[in-house]
Amino acid sequence: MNMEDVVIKMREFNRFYTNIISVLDQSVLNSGYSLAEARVLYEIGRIQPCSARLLMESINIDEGYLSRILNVFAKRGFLVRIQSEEDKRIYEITLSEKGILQLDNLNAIANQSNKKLIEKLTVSQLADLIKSMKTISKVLTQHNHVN
Amino acid sequence: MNMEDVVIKMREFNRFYTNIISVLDQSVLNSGYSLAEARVLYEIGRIQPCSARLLMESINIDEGYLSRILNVFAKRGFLVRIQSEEDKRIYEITLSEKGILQLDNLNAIANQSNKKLIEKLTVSQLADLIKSMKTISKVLTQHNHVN
DNA sequence: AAAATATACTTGACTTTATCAAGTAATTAC
DNA sequence: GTAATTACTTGATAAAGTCAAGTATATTTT
Repeated sequence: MNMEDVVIKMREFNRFYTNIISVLDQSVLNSGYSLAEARVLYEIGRIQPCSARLLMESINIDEGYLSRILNVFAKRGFLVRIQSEEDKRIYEITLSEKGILQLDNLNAIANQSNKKLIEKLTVSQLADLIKSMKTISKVLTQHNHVN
Repeated sequence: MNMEDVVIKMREFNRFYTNIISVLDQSVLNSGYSLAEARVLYEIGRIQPCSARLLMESINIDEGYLSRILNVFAKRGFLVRIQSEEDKRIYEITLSEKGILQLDNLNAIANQSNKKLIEKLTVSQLADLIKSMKTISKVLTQHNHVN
């Protein structure tokens, strides 16, 4: 199989998986968060305690846009921003109890919608799926720096 | 491996592959089309001759939004819309020479950026990649109707 | 065949999402 | 101590997407 064929099949998969992802995204969107907000909330939870700067390094998001999202979250009481002692330009961000709850909620929704896509699969299909996902990640990570 | 673990690994892959897709999308966006426009152009080429209605059935897009995109394409001379004889509400859409050229161009760009992600892979890695993509498509198509 | 309903497409008004660049305050480099 | 850099904010605006009303044609109902 030559490169052309591989590319064609890859693009076909990309279209397919874009649809999968958009189905999954839908359930998040229905829960009242924009995708950007969901990603930010998720990342805060992951790299907490963090700063706007750190978030920007792990998410591809505009500085100003992020700033506004963080403001919304702060106003809704999802996070606490404490001005750093060492560097007063930086605000240390942590999730509040309420924020953790929201994140848990969002994760539950995402888990649920993922689960729905695979709940009817057999054990061996699940194994194939995970194995394939791992293979793709491994192969595409090798020479690129996507993460 | 239980369902919880599978879901976690699946979400991990989703995040990874979302990044891959956004890298690929970037090259399309840089070529001056919005993703919606690119999808529409691609779909017209695929199901040509078509109508707005047919496009809406294969793309998930707002009716008004699509109408405007088609107007832009018509103004730029990418497509020809001929009012159907049998049903004057319908406009039969086909790509013009210029439209075909634009689509070819867009495809070349997409092919190129896909190729870039896999050009350093060995033959066996390419085989693994394609096989994995096929497996995922097959497994996730089975019980769902994403396409 | 007239009236009501449905379909294909368009348009205007609007919301949401995202970007850009200028501005403020603090820190670091020279 | 001045200049340059960094972290974050804000205002203005652009781009993307949605909603519903409007026009024209077609179909169904009576």
